[in-house]
Amino acid sequence: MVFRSPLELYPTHFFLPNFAADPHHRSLLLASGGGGSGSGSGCSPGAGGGGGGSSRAPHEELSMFQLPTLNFSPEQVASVCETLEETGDIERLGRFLWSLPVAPGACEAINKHESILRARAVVAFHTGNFRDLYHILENHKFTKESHGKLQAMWLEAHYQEAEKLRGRPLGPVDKYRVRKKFPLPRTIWDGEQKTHCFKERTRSLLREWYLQDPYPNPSKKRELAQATGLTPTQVGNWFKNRRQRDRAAAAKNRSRANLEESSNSAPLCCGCE
DNA sequence: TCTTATGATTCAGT
DNA sequence: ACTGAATCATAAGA
Repeated sequence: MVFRSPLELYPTHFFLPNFAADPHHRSLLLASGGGGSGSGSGCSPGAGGGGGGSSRAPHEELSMFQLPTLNFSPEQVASVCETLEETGDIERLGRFLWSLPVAPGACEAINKHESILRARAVVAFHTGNFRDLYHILENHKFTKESHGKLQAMWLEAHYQEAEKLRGRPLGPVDKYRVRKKFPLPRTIWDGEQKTHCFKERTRSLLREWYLQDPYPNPSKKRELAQATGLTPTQVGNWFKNRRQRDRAAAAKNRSRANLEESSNSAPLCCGCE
């Protein structure tokens, strides 16, 4: 993958000088691995190249947007990415990423770092660059710690695209369809399915106990949890849902009975009058 | 695509 | 802490 030049999209005053001028991040860079060669060198085009920036030859100036970060090891870049991502300053993170080298070798070194890849995904998401986002997520294996955030971005990006396509907000079912259409890539998902339905044996056991007592006390719940292999919370949820749905069904039956009664009695009344 | 069933979550009331 | 009500999420069938 090739990084585009920042010149394509960003005005020059958005570039790294801005980043380097911030003493907080300068110290951050220095603290991130020790190779920063003093006072923010490598961040600022004017002072790049590890010291004697002011005496640079004209041809060196041409590559000022690529040269600076070459002074950073991939570990240092990763560290900066992590910090910027944590602080939530995605715009600055984006500017920082735009300044990274475009040489194939450098890209390879950089793409080895999960925090850099994650940062690129975050920036792609926030700038609406969903193609880039999908490409990053689909083509790099991420660790479990990143899964939650990346999954949320994957889904949200697809929701936004679907919403734009339809021209109306998505309901829960619409979102469910989007998720089915664009399943999470295995690079950001361990493949574990959430159980939708308990086993039939478990459910029949729950039903039996429910008929005896729809309000089990905590010790009964624990006992039932043990017998079914569920957690006490799941047992509690099951009973709660069961009661709720029984009440709803009963209410529905009542209203239907009322309706039938009134429709049966209506002709009589009409006949009387 | 809509509907239904079912498990989980959230929130307010007690 | 527990409950009911409302709602969300997921899966499967019509």
